[in-house]
Amino acid sequence: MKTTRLENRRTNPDFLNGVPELVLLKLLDRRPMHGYELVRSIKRETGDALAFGEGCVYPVLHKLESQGLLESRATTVRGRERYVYHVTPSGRTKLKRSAQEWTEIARAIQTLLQGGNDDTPVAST
Amino acid sequence: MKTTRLENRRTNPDFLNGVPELVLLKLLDRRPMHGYELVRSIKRETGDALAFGEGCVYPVLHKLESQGLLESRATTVRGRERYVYHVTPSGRTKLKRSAQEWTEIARAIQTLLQGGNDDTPVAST
DNA sequence: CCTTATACCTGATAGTTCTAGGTATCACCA
DNA sequence: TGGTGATACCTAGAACTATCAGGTATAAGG
Repeated sequence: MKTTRLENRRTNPDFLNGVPELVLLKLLDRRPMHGYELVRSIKRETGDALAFGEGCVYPVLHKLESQGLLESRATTVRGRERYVYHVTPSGRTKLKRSAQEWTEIARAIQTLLQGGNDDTPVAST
Repeated sequence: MKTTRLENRRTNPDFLNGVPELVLLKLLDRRPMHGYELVRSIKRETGDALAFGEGCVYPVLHKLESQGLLESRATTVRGRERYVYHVTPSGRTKLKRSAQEWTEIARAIQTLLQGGNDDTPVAST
């Protein structure tokens, strides 16, 4: 349970990894869903750019719930159990922060990638 | 050595993780550098948005060299050894492909994040 | 001579994601 | 009645990354 403070982090946040977490939070913030539905939703909504399997989605759901960022309601539809997850207030806070950090990092990388070979006279050592 | 074909991949590429690899290739494509210089360069050029330590950079450099994507030249400056890395032609090819995939994924995520709560009537099962 | 900065490197650990399984219910069809 | 496929959930094990925390060695400055 790393204390992820923006100020005193000396390392990169989890955003190079934590993309599934971010995506789940965002999709569930749009509308509550159950796990199986999420798996298909991710593929559909990203045009197959992202495809997280069940083995990725379910553990993340459980982790987020245990952290109080998600809550689930068990419903039984046609004999099948469904756990419909929705974002809690603190989950929404987390989502906002995460989305912002992701955007920041993505922009930094994008800027790097777009810059051609530079001839900026860097006073190297 | 997974065969990372765009067509028949059923999973996500390494880009959720392989950011250091991408960044190193890009920076070295701009101008050859040695490892220690890279570490500082990443922080500086991304405005501290990214900060990969030596423990991350050196292994990646070695991996990329062993894959023929980088080559190094040993030089001795003021008694200190330096291994200056530069990108090979196949490294440049890899860089282009990687950068493109990253952009694609980043755009997909960004689109997700920007979309507000949607009311699209999804004919849910 | 001792500390700091440069420059390189690695081992152990922690964390994430993927693969590949597993269970159970229902709908459909023969 | 029995089989198959879709739905819906779950987990263990493996693989991979990146970090942390160390290590070596040279040169410069006090």
